[in-house]
Amino acid sequence: MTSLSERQKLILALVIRDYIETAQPVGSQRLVDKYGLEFSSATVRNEMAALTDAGYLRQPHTSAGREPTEDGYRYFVRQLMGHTDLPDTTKRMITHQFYQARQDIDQWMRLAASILAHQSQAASLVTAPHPEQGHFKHLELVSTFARQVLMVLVLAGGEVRQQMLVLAEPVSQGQLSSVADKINQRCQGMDAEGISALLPQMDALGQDVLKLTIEELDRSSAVLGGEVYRDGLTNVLGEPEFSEVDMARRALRVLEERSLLEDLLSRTILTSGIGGVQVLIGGEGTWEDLRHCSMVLARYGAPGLATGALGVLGPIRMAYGRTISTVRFVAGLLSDLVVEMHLE
Amino acid sequence: MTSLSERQKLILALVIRDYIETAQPVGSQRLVDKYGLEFSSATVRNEMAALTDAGYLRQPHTSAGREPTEDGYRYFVRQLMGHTDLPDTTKRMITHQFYQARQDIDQWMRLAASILAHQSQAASLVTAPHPEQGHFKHLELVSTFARQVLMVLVLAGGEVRQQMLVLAEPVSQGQLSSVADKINQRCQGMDAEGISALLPQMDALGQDVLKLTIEELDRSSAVLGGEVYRDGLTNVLGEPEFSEVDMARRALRVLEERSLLEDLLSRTILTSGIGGVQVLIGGEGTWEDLRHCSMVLARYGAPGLATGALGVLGPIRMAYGRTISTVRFVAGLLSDLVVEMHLE
DNA sequence: ATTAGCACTCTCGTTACGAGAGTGCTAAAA
DNA sequence: TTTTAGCACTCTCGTAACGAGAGTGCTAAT
Repeated sequence: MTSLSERQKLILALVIRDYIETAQPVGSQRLVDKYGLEFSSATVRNEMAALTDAGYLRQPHTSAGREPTEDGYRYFVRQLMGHTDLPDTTKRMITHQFYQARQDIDQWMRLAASILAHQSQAASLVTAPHPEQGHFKHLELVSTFARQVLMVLVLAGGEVRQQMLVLAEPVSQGQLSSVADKINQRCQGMDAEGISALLPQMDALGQDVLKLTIEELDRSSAVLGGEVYRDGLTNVLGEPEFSEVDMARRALRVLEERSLLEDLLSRTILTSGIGGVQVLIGGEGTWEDLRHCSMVLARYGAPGLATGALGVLGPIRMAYGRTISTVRFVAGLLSDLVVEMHLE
Repeated sequence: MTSLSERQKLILALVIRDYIETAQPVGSQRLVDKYGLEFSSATVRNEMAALTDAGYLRQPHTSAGREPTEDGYRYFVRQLMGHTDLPDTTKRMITHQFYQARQDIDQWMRLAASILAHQSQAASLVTAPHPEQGHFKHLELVSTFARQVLMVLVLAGGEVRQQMLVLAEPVSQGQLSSVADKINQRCQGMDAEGISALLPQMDALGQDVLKLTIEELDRSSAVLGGEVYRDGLTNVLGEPEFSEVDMARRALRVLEERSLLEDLLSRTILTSGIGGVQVLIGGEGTWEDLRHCSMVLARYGAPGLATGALGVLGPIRMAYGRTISTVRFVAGLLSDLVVEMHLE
């Protein structure tokens, strides 16, 4: 398990590069021809045998070419790939799209998902930013019909929640406004705990409203509080590894089902800091459904204010360089937007 | 092209029923055995030949069993199937889930999509209800940072829109509130046109706000203004007709891409009234991507107030009875909810 | 340490073939 | 006139056989 020679690293990198491109096992002769190597195919074969022993390559069958193992990809991503970055023109184009969009969280999220999917030609997901601990900013009560009241709650950071409230008896819009005013004055910037302490000071109506508010603030601190945005689910269906539909189904189910996604995110990206990009290759032995997939995940936002997650799901045979750069860049962009929104 | 005899109708119905169940071409002998028919397989063969001539059945190859053509399905759905309805227990279960959910449009939409997907074992979509013509109900301006203002707009019906507004120079929260108050008093219940007429009466800030408001009201009258909720996309991948991944990809792309969906909805369901269920079989010669799919669509809501669309996408070989009943029932349920929300 | 040479292995596309399922037609039965 | 039994015919599908092609691993020479 000694470390690899430079030539072995070169060959490993070339095999992975070629395999990512063609999805075909790559043979020694082909490698020499295509990349104009200085040494012969026999040498390559020897090195390949060594790389196979080391667990980085595999033969689908005796006497086919080699393809990378999951460990091979991991080694590549961590040791060989180096730090890649998007070309400046691409960066500018993406930034431009963001600033051209309407100034609206929903639009931004949708755009982020779309850009990730498009750049990586894979499936993407983005979760809306939510505060680790929700803070009250503003509340509005709008009478709709008789005893029904629409409550609109604005959290610090601009997230808006709406909730229906059914009263015991009809209340005029005037009364509602005065209750809302009182709450707006007293609860400015508070979290759920602080608001709980104010409960006794309020009348019955006020208490009802505050209880709902507290419930919403608590909800926002859940792992996967907000909306999940997805895009490019069909990109991934084109890849040959998903020609076995069952693979595709299991992979897409992870993105579709909230419970699976929650498990995935809580055990990976949410345990890491902002800014780092995590690469999950082949389910990492933990997620059976992702055995034939890789995910590139990152957390964005500002700790203490609000954070969200974003990522890409594709076949293991994925263009990691480009994907990682894109995820990193978009995460940075969204982080900036979150900070801007939270300035106050 | 004379009309079918009773026996032909019976045989057509049985062929379709069996084919829906097994996805295999069905032969004459098999039909007689399985359903205990009174007449012999030779008779069935004769009738099948007639049905084939009439265009309702087809042979995948000479001397395989028969399978329904698209026209066959259409005849079945329109003439043979009769009016089916969900069992009462199922209806109660669904209703229960709705009233147990939080009173929140978002939750309801998600639930509707989930129920459709689950009941039909296919992919579902639901669009949020939006007014054909948006009406102003309430506006709130919240100062966030220096010149940035969060505008929250509540439409009649409870739909909430948020929008960011960047001012030329800083304005205090007090001033913002007084502008909002003024607008709330004057614009109650108005549509975009009415509000435009008020523009000259306002100061610069007021005009900016109203312009944005008008823009939002207009947006809500677009065909596909609101959010689209999807569920069960992976259900459909299990069906044998989608083992050819390319079929699956093209079908799912229709649900995924807003532009395709918009085209589809605007040319089908939006041209029909509330309550009716439309069945699109095999793309109806218009949508190439849907050649191997069927969709069951309905519009829900209250004309003049707000409407939305919902539907199911599955293989042509779909359990139409159950699916149609489910779509009809859920559409009714959502219509009721829309009406309740709009009472005022 | 590298490489030319070669025997060996395994996949994949093609072809051949028989079993099985189902049809269409004809002639007999109802 | 309608239904049905009987039968020859057709087409698919799974299996086996086979050769071409690609690639390997090993040995011996450089």
